[in-house]
Amino acid sequence: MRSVYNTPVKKKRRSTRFSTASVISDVADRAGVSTATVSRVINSPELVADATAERVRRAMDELDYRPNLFAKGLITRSTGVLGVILPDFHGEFYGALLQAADAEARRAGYNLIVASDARPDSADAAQSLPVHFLDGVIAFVPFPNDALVRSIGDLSISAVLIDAQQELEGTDRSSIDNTSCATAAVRHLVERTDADDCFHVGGPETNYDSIDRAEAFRAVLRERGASGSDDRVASGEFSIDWGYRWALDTLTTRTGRPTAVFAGNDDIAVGVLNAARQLGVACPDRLRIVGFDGSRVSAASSPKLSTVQVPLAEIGTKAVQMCVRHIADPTINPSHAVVPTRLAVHASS
Amino acid sequence: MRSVYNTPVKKKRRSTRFSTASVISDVADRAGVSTATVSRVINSPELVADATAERVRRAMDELDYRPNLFAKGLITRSTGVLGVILPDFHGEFYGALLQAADAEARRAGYNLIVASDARPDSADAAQSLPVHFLDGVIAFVPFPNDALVRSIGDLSISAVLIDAQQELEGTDRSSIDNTSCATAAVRHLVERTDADDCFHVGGPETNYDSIDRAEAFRAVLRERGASGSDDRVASGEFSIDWGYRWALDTLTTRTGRPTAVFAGNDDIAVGVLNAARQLGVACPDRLRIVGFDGSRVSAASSPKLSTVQVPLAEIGTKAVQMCVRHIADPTINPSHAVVPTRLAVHASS
DNA sequence: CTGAAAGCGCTTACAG
DNA sequence: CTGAAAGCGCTTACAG
Repeated sequence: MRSVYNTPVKKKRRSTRFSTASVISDVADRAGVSTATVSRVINSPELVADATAERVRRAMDELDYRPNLFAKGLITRSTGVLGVILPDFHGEFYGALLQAADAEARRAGYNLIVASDARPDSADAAQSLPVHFLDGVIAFVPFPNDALVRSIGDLSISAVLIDAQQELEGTDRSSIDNTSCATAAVRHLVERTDADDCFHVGGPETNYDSIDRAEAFRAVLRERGASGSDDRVASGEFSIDWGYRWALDTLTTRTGRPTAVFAGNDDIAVGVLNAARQLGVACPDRLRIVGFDGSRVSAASSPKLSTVQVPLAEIGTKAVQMCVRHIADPTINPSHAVVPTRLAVHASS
Repeated sequence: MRSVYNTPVKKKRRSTRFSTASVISDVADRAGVSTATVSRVINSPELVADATAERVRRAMDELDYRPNLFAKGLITRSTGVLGVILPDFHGEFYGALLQAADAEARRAGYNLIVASDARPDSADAAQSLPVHFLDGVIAFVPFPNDALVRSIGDLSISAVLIDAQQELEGTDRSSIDNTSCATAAVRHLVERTDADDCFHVGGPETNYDSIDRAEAFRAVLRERGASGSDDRVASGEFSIDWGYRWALDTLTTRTGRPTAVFAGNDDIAVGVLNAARQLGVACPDRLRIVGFDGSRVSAASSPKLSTVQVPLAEIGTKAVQMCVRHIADPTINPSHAVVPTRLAVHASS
């Protein structure tokens, strides 16, 4: 029945049904109640009489009713969805982390979605990410990425930044402890190898992890009194191929050949290992190698790779916990978790 | 100015501003136009006078206006977001695929999000997934999963099912060609190894890929006249650990020892390789091994693993293309893409 | 080229 | 315990 206040009555101007999916008024009609009551059996069942609720539930079942999350979100400003933003999907690095984050999110009553921040051009990150839908966001920022950090700030939703060097007001952060374990790894190498013959084959030059690991390498070499160490540090990418190319080049052409390599990650280390094998350079006898990450490739390599174990699952779990905590109470002070790593010495060094 | 039709005027009952974010009416006020005009400069700028549009754009800038996607989605039923549903996030298998899918989605003007279908209990999949937000969905269904398939059907959005054996009306499908290459791989093994000494160490028993690969193995053995071959087929999981345990057990305790192994995937193969090395069983001299996937661990192993290359990037790209095509024209007949694989023989066999 | 107004499908304070 | 109604922030047919 149209209210008199809505006169003059215009004719309906477009079909309002987009699909056959049923909406709340269908359920209300079928159960013989108002939409308010249907909404209540969904959101506050304790406010509804049992018999009524039962009738509504049956109607919902029969109509296969699913609330429209657009409409719901427009009111409640909440979707129950947490987002993880990755720089890209490549590699296996994020698998274990996402698995743990997903589990923790479910435990807390949220769903987790993952998106990448890889942008083709200069498009606005916040524009390109379905970030309005999120109750909270966990962003990996392993490279300087002002656009991303700024747009997360603009959104003013609960956020935790992983690996970021930037601070963002009111935002939790989580980083892995690169320095201690990189230091331990390099010390382990110089224990039995002349510091002058130790090399660092790192990842991308602008990557925060790369920077920290390279700096730890340089520091240990300085502490051992090695001569100007910067020509023993190479930057490339986190890939098997880069390690392979570096080793093929360096192991064949250099006069002062490396006898120990601290790799920026396990992939690089495996590349070095492969090249050494191909060149007949025995590992660890003539070349000792340590990787970083504790990834599955490190377990698959032979000799088994010494590496720095990064507790990916723990990082994922913690990040979700921080994010959920912040959603529940936005006033608490943001914290900065530093996740410890552990040097695991195996056969390659 | 309240319309007279809305009398009696009630007092405003709750604060309608949730945050400081500006909304379309703020922009309209500032630019001195109606919200309709603001909406038009966003969605159909050709309908707006240049000078007006310029004023509106300036107002949008100054207010840092971002359209509320809930409100927009409620009207347009479209978000520009494609979703990929994975059984879980574990492993590296999906990395290259997602990377390619993401790139293709951007190319087509969509954003890609990824979610997992791992459900703690019997919760409704469609309930637990933010699937109402999606313009299209690409779902991996490597196991029987009626709940997922049914709820995708109920949603009646453009969908492509990967690896699924189930058909779903009006839905595109994409599968890899397990049979040809599994057959080629096993034939390659029995070429120089007695069929009776060939074993298959497979993945999960209910996994569709596992089933196809095991069946191809059995078929080749039958074709070579091997005696009852089912005791040479073991099912486990797609993990290094399972391959390792199987090999440790089988290589030490069996009287008729395997001299060739067709593994369900590369991880399993690497596990077998590790166990063989540990037991002093030389590969490929005394044990020939072939994996499946062409993953990074296969490249890292030594001897380098023979494997069946699965073109992950191509699968991802194709799936997005199919999905986008179906969104653009829902009436076209669904197709079933079978992605070819390729046997790559390396040092392990 | 522009605006007034209806409508998308929900939720919830208010009033029984 | 339940319903009528306003409102969330947009889009778009209609009428200038």
